[in-house]
Amino acid sequence: MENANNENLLNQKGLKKTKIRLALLHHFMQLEHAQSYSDLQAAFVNEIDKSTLYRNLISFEQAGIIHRINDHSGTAKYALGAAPRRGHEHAHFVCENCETVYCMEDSIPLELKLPKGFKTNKVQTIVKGICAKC
Amino acid sequence: MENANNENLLNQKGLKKTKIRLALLHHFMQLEHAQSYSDLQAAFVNEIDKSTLYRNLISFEQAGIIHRINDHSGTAKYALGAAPRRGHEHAHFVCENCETVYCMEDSIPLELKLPKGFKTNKVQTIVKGICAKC
DNA sequence: TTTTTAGATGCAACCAAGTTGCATTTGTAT
DNA sequence: ATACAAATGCAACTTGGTTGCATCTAAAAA
Repeated sequence: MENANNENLLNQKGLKKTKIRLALLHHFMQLEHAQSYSDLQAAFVNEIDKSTLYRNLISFEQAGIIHRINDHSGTAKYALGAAPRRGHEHAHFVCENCETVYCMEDSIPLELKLPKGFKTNKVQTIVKGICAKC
Repeated sequence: MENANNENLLNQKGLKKTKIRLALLHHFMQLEHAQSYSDLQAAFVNEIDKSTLYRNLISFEQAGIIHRINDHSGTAKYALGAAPRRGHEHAHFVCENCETVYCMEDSIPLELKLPKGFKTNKVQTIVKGICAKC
């Protein structure tokens, strides 16, 4: 049943439903927090090629299935859900202990004073601290 | 006179005042916005070795002369000034047109609702938009 | 001023993240 | 069943950044 949902999702987005994509999507569905490339590579050892994985992350991101998070670690992470739109940005929480990245659901009420001539387009916030599990 | 200031700064921080460090410091002093490694490499072509430049960026950062900025481009940038302390974080503005990174002086008044068990330590904000020059 | 030495530099080799070109395979429409 | 576009795997490459080691230099001690 959820399998059917996955397939529909890929269809809707105009993506071919390959074994790899279904596995990847299923994997994301099961996880509550963001995954780095190396997390994913580890989860699919010798199952998915490097370039295939990167290309699928790009496809999924463009399709709005996942969004890319930059948590200041230097490497990107990915989590389920489309990229937040203007006014609906959500913060990302990075645990300083276990390095897990969570998406915070509440949108951030943000008022920023910018110098003259600067126009805000989007606001991205990283919160660092200790998560509930640590 | 400003040269003397630079030398004093390096002395104060316990760093030897080498030609390279003085040049690098002078360079940062002249700039109003953040520099990536490749910006700096380009500014000092064949003058500073890769590892020397990276090591000096680390030294300067540890000494509180510059601070590192992650603007979600995937590569670090550096700007004059110590890293902001808790409660005094400043936002960084990234121009979507020219990619220039600016430090916004005002500290951000930030109230975040986090789920139970999560403890905030620091907040880092990137604002994307169009800068005054573009 | 010369000597000493800790720290700074340059070089080469290395690692990880991410990208690209190309031949092959697979999903899907006909 | 076939044909085409899109997806995959492989290898080679680029870029950002780090490390070990020999050499050099700033600055303190003699």
